[in-house]
Amino acid sequence: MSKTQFSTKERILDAAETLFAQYGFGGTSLRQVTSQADVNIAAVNYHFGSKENLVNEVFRRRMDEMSAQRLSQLKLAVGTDSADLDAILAAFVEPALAMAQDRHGGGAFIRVIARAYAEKNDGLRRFLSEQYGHVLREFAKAISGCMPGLSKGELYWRLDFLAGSLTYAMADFGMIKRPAGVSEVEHRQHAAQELIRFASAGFKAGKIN
Amino acid sequence: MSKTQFSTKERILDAAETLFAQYGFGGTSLRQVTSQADVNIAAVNYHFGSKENLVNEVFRRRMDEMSAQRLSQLKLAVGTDSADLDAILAAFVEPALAMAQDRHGGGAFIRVIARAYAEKNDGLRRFLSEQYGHVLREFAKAISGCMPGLSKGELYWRLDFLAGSLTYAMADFGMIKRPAGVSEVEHRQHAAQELIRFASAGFKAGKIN
DNA sequence: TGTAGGCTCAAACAAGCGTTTGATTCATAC
DNA sequence: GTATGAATCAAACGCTTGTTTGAGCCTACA
Repeated sequence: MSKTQFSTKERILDAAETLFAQYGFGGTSLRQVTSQADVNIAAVNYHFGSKENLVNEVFRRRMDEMSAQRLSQLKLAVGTDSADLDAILAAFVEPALAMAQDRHGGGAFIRVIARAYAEKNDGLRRFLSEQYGHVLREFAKAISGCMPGLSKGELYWRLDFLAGSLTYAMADFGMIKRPAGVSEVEHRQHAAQELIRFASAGFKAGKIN
Repeated sequence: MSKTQFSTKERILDAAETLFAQYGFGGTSLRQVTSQADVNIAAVNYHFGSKENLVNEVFRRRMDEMSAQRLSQLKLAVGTDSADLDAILAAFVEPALAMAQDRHGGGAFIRVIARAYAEKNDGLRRFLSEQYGHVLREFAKAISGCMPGLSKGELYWRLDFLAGSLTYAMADFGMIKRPAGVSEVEHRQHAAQELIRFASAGFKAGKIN
């Protein structure tokens, strides 16, 4: 069934992503992964070399796509008119949202990101910063362009707050629980919309009020 | 030296807090803890019963104090005049700040909190929610009182965003790195001030603009 | 048909984990 | 001075971890 439809490598990646999201990297054993993937334990080291490499591959698979989407949406937002902050924020938030509500395991990945920040994996954090830091820098430039009065310090602090809020909200930390009658998709869409309003006002603090 | 000045129990708690912040709960072994505390490995189970109990005690020791400070500062903020949002936010943010810059390991604790949210420890999250959920509810009530137009949904979303930003920023995730010439105390004070401005504007989104 | 080589498998490896044991130290109280 | 009980200790417990092994399967090409 699923065993014939997807390769061993893919099945391992899917299982790892789900379990990492649920129990963390250190908290997930390779035996859990291979058992859920219905695969022999030795397959991980055969296909990925080590657990650490598996973690990196889980990241690369999703993160490349999300970063590309963020950057292309950003280009659109900056290209059309000179300075719509909300559009820039949407370019940052919505690919995360889209990933979260993607079928086939994307939802788990958002929580994996949250974990990556929390587990001071160091190796992993350096990997993330080196590999995807330029994305954040692009957004900083764009926001700076549409809010000329904002000092560099303020800009970077607020980007950190945005990233924190996004991570926190998307990972279902916090007190907000999805109401019974609302689908997960609607719930996340609502979250993104609320976050953009909140952050947009936050970025403008001191400029308008 | 320190071995005579502090009890075995205290030394274990201090070492555990520091190491939990650095490597996470699962990522820290009791042998690391007892080695750093300069204590026999059996002392943990003698004084705390189990590793899980140790984790809970690390939390309780700091969290009780922080919650008490938050609530007392909130009482002051609400008592003086009817509706200063910034003062309420400060009552939420500053005890975390104070804890973070407390000598004797408090700084590590902020990162421990961040980890607690990220590691879906479930047992720990339930413990936190049951034990300290009322604090958040008090703040929700206070903010609601000073912003009558805010819907319950908006209110709780924004509280989540605030908590996310605070956790993220205080834990030194994110891109902001403390500049060389700035002390850690100044750095965190600056962070708190920036966060209050950002969140205050965020909470007012749609009300003033 | 024969033979490579990619892949999977059960089994074992050393190392590290949280926890327990039973002896020993040491201050306090009779 | 001796008995009591809390505190500490080295050592070992059973178990799980990531990783490795070597034999076997199974497809593909000659």
